[in-house]
Amino acid sequence: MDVRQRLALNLRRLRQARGLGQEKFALEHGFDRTYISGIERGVRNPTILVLERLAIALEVPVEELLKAPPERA
Amino acid sequence: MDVRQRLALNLRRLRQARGLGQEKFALEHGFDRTYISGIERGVRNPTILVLERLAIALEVPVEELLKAPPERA
DNA sequence: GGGCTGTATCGACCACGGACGATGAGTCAC
DNA sequence: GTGACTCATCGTCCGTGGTCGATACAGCCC
Repeated sequence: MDVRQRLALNLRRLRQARGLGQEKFALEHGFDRTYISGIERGVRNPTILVLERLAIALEVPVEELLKAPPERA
Repeated sequence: MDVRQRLALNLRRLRQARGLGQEKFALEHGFDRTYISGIERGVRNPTILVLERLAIALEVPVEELLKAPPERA
């Protein structure tokens, strides 16, 4: 599984765990909704500065976003 | 310290630990020498796919590149 | 039915990521 | 001195990252 897939799953999991939809999450943290959608589909290739902004938004360390996500079907 | 600085220090440390110069490292792993130089100076903002390629080149997990580097003066 | 929320997906735009060449400075050994 | 090696830095170029608007399609509730 490549980095984008891991980021996709982690972002979706952590965002949903905070009870936020893509649009609300994007709006609150200064991203574009279509961009968040693209990341969660694994089709986007964000830079590490975006990665850091995501980590701050989710209040997790940056590494957390890149780890192999917990086994979930 | 922002992500780029942490990446810069980790890349330089790990690359040197492998006894490689910037140019040799770049050449062997399909990067441009000036690009590696830019990353190690913290002025570049690579994408996560590049991050993954760097991790593979250095044979470390991706998270390793983003961690706060060991205290070194 | 019509309204909402959440997501996916498209086209277009501009700024920047990433590759390349050339130059220069520093340290070595000769 | 000249050479070899390592690194920093510049300018240029193309592709894509990142933003925006619009559309579409579910599910749910009125």
